Amino acid sequence: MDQIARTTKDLGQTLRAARKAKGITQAELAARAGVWQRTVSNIETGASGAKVDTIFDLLAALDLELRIVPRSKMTQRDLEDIF
Amino acid sequence: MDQIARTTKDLGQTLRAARKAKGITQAELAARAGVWQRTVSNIETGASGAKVDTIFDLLAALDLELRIVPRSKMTQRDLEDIF
DNA sequence: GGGGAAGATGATCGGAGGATCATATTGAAT
DNA sequence: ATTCAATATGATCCTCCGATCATCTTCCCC
Repeated sequence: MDQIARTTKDLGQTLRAARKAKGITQAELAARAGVWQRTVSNIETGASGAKVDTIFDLLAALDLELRIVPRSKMTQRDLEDIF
Repeated sequence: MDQIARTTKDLGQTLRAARKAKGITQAELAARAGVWQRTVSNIETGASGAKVDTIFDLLAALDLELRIVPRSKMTQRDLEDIF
């Protein structure tokens, strides 16, 4: 199931899910990415319009990458909302 | 052909390609996204570690979205470099 | 080669994020 | 319920982006 992000909030949720899937803590992810636990928390909570570089650092530490794709007409969530 | 981004430079190049594919100028994209031509130029050139919110604004204006996926072992470019 | 549109870039300013200290609060495990 | 780890958050400082003015350079077209 692909994770789609159109907002910082989406991105934060996705990052959190990915981190938990790997079974590591915010502090550990922060250490790997070279940022602060505070920053990871902020981003996961969607509180901040973070900097792109920071996001890429986190993605790399999680072995993730971005694919830029055309917007799908229907997202998984749309479907879930309907049915 | 999917566009993969692991760095701000990748992202800038992808955004520029997408914009040109739509045949619009930086100024027009900027207007649609509610930012400045200066900002679009900065991001496309990869000069700035832009803010995530700005990126999402541009993506929306280009009808694009992000998919967060596991890193592929081999990227398209890797293959091109080999063959 | 001349001309005009498109993109790059200089400078200043204000706002907001990340670094960095800290503590509070939540959540899970026993 | 107690406890300890994990996460959220307060406060300050500094840096850097985006906003906003501008001009300069590039490039394409005739």
